[in-house]
Amino acid sequence: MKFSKQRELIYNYIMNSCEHLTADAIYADLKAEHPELSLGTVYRNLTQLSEIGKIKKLSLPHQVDRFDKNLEPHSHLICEVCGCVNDVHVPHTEQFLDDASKYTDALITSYQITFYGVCSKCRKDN
Amino acid sequence: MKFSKQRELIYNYIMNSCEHLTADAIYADLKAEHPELSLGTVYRNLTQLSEIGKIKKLSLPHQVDRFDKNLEPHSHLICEVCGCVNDVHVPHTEQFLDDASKYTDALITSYQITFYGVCSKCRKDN
DNA sequence: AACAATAATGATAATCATTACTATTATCTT
DNA sequence: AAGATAATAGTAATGATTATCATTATTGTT
Repeated sequence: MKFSKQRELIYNYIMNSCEHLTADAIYADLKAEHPELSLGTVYRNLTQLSEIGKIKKLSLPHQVDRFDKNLEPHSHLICEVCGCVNDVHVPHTEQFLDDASKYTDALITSYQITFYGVCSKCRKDN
Repeated sequence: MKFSKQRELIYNYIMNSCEHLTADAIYADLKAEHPELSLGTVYRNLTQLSEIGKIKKLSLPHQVDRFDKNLEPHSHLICEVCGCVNDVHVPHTEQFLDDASKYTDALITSYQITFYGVCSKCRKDN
């Protein structure tokens, strides 16, 4: 993999953001400063960065893909009011995997928990 | 909502199947016997049937929507070998919601757990 | 520093699941 | 049977993402 200033740009942008950004949001924001930037380049680099483990691709049900700088295993909550995605640091334990394995003949290697509800910001605004 | 023989057809097809069917699979199969059937009709009816609670729409990350006759709350396992989706009847408890709520300021109202691994069929074929 | 090898880019087209549109047809109500 | 309305088939549109490809940038080598 060769260095590219676009990749650097995209990576830094994610690292300096606190949100779970979509490819399109990253593109729109960077495009302002770098009009030559292409959406395909954003997608390509996000995929590459997640493949080498520098960021994490976040695929939630019925959601556009998001990208996370937080590499720790954790869960997410989708706010049903504003649509935002928040981290929920429920401890991801071996125990949970073992427990779940009791209920199936399949071999479980990983899991993803998606929570739905109302984010703390929307709770306050009420 | 008016009766329609197409909706009846689609509903019965799901009820007589054991799999987690996609709209396209349902369409392809029914099309053979009912060449006039339209894919749009299949989608429309699947959505309607899930809206009135007769079936459940299953949205898993990076998966085409599937439709489930099983209305009980339960989880799913995606087989990373054959791609199939299996039920995993991990008990969905209030306790789990309460536990998870400790780790966030958000109000959690529901959750979805997706397991990844190897289905029992693929385990045997090894 | 020039050069060749190759990876990355921007622009655009293609894909795929799903939804929207619309004229026609089926169902329901009286 | 007639009018009202919901559903249909067929097709077009949408939106996120990936693929294509000619051009440009980066790198390792003389």
